[in-house]
Amino acid sequence: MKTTMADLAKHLGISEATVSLALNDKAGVSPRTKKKVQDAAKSLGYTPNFFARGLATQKSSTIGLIVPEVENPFYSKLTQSIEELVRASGRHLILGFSDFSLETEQEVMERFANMNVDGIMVSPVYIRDTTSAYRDAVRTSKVPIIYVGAYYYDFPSSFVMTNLMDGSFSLTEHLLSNGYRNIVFLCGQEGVVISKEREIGFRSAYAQRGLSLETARIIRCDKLRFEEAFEVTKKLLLEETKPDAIITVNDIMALGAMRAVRESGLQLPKDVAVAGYDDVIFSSIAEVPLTTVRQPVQEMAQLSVDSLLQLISEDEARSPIQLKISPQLVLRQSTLPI
Amino acid sequence: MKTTMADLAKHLGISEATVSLALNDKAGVSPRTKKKVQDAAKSLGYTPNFFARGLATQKSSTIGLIVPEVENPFYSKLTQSIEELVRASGRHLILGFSDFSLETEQEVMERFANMNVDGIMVSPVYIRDTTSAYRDAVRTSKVPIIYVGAYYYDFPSSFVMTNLMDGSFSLTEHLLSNGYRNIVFLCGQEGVVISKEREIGFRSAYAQRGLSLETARIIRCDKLRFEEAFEVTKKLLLEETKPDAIITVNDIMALGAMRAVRESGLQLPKDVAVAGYDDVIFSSIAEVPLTTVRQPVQEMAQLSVDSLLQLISEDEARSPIQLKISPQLVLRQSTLPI
DNA sequence: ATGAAAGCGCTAACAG
DNA sequence: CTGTTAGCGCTTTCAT
Repeated sequence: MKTTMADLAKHLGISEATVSLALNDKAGVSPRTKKKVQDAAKSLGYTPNFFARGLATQKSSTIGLIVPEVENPFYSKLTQSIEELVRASGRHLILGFSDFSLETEQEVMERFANMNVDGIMVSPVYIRDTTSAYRDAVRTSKVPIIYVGAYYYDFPSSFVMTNLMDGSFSLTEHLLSNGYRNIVFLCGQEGVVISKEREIGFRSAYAQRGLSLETARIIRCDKLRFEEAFEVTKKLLLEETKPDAIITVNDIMALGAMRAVRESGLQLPKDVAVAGYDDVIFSSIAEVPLTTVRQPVQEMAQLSVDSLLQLISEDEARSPIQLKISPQLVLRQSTLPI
Repeated sequence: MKTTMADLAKHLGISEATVSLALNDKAGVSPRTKKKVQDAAKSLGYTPNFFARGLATQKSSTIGLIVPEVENPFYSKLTQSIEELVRASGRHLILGFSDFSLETEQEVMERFANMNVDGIMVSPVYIRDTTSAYRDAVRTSKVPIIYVGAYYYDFPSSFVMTNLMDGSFSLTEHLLSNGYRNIVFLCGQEGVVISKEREIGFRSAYAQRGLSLETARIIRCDKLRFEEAFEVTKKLLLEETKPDAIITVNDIMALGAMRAVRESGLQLPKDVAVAGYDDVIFSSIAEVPLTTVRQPVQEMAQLSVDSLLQLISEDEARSPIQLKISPQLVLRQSTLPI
């Protein structure tokens, strides 16, 4: 069996309470006994029992992060950055995957809540409307929640994200000003958080130039992943009126579209341009470096962790923290002037 | 305060023990009370307290996974795959990062052990020798540990990995047979697990052809990451006897080398070829698709989870499970015949 | 400065 | 089938 505090106390002939105080470096113990206890702990290989401590203190010094998945480098970089910041704050990060399911997201949230995490960060799933069960869970949650990268429209919450509308607008405007006209926008289902704002940006860029936008030029995907973008683009390129440019909702999809362009024997960007969103590291090393909109992940991580810690330290309910930071257009070879 | 079992018991006028049995769907409760309890639980919004349960049962239905980081897509894909399998086995995955530090790896292992995880999977850090403290921790661990992707040489353990030597051998042989002679191998520090075997493969390919190998052609890197490979390659290409091919220990480094080649104004693979190891998804969409050695991550995940579950179910100590699976050479444009 | 004792929420014998 | 009781290992008043 593992060494417990009781073992230590017995071994040293002192009380368990004193051992606890000594080990946690609290006041009320003489330096001598403190040292004695700590030495004994080391030599007997004592390590605190996570459950016992959690049960007694009702807290875990842990922050929960929920992301849809971690294969998309945007999420892995976000995860990585957040982990470092959380660790630096003296807490542990515990990671959960929602797997793009709102229900799973809620399950994980509840699991985290039962672990008495200090706070929860969630990067939302690509869904249009939350369920009332979900909203109830969030509303009645005792632990602070902050959304990162996007948020849900149908209830108020704290969030940190880039201004997706702006990013999308400037990207679209960039293409239009470069002479592209027949642009296809590969986005998510209507109302999906990260799609909707970007779609507005897309539309306004057209509107501002007084150009009309064929509605068919907005194609909705379910999974916002490499494969689906690849498939959709392949089909697209077989149509009679091929697009001259393709914009996607994230870089991974852009890379998928790019692959499809190549496999269709077309030149990029001569025959068709491609642009993405996120600026994940692989975008710069793609066969044709990708024009995209940078989400400053590091900064988003920093702001969201800071905000969450703030929400945690303020005991009382307060108005939500809502931060939108400016994205940055990154021009590369995948969208040269026509 | 959150609803507890005591609340439920009081509310229903029955004992806490019965509530526990009912909620856990155990035998010894009448269907009627069981239903009653479960309904009450739902309506009062009861959720079990993770700590209390963990403390009482001494188990957590959790598996711990430790990876160095998650930005390298090899690790993120591994993490993703393992998570799905673990979830399918009815347990939770808890993830920890070693951040390439053996000490951190050990800390996380101990944290997991204190959480009474059912088992631990670890993808080792790039280090030559483990410390005796580390080995002690592993040896005395009550919870089964399995290494994934590599293992440590200096003590016996269970592991699942690809045959790195074979992979490296066939990759090198491929280059030699294509006419490349001045090959540089970017590997890790001497004795580092994932480097050593690959170095042996590299050397034997030369040996088999009776070619001698200038020792200078093996360059040791500390961080096996994009940036370092980039820097090292840049310098390399300024030397008088430029290499005609560069092999790296993983794909991320290969992509870094590739970028350096491009920025040096050289043609790839005409002036210098590049090959990697892992076959992460981005290797196929790189500016020049990368020749590499595929590690079947899915299969490794499956085998390692299966093996771990097996170690868990067998109460008694048994001889370690050690699986080496065959890697597969993937030829792409980054290493065309000279 | 130290110890005694209660309790965190749940499970697991053991009685009844 | 249900209730009683005793912990799991730690923290935390409150005495001493």
